[in-house]
Amino acid sequence: MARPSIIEPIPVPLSDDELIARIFRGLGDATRIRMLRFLLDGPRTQKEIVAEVGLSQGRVSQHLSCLVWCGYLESERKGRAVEYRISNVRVAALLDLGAGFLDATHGDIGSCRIVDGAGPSIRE
Amino acid sequence: MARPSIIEPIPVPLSDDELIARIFRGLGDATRIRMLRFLLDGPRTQKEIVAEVGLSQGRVSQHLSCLVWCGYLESERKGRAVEYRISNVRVAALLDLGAGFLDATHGDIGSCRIVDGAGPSIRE
DNA sequence: ATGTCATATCCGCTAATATCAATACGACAA
DNA sequence: TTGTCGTATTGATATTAGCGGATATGACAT
Repeated sequence: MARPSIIEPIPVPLSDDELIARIFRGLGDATRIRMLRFLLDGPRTQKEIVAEVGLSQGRVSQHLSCLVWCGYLESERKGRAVEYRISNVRVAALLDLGAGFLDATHGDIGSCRIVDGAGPSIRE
Repeated sequence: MARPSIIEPIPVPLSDDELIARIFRGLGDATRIRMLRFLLDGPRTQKEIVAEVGLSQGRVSQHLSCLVWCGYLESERKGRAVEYRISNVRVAALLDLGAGFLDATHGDIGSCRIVDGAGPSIRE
């Protein structure tokens, strides 16, 4: 399947810093991380992914579009369904590095406000 | 120097997915990427970093606090100044992987809305 | 053609977070 | 102690991006 059409290419020149930041921002959401880790086990249809993560179908579709567009996933139509799969080994490498970092920082990142704000960014 | 006091540890249990996402979210900002890449050349004081990135001093201080707290940087008081430096080799590894990903995706990420929104997230 | 399943898109809302300006704080010098 | 430099924090504001729900679209079966 081609890339989702919600996204139109925008001819705005972005700095290398901005582009690299976007690479990481694509991974900066717990839902997307969960999806990616789920898909490390093998390809799944959107419906299966919706069941796994428990969010609304529309929201899951958006997240998946993002992940495909950003190069983390590939998608392929299979009849009415669309199957998603990890696009390449770099994805697993990134996730591993992230997890390694997590260990090294003893979870302190859990209390970082990243960055500002009037109060803690973590509320219950 | 100890960790910046703007941040208080918050005893909220976070999922692994959330924690890993935060690792990447810490890298998901062009300013922080720019700072990290600048510091790959060697330690610098906050004043030098402010001059490099061109943002307000307060904002730079916040970004640096985030980067320290999240484990990307270490800081040390040197008289009135505070020197920042890359904390470990994983940082460079992550930045390299991100850059590699950028090449592999041909910059398409520049036009991803990540994720939703009423319009393009990139405006001039 | 019509109905149904699976996915994509849009709308309104809210929370998160980037930013500057202003101000407070800490270390050192005179 | 007083002044200054460098850094940390707060306040106000704007943008970004997450979310569910409603609706549109595409594929396939009847």
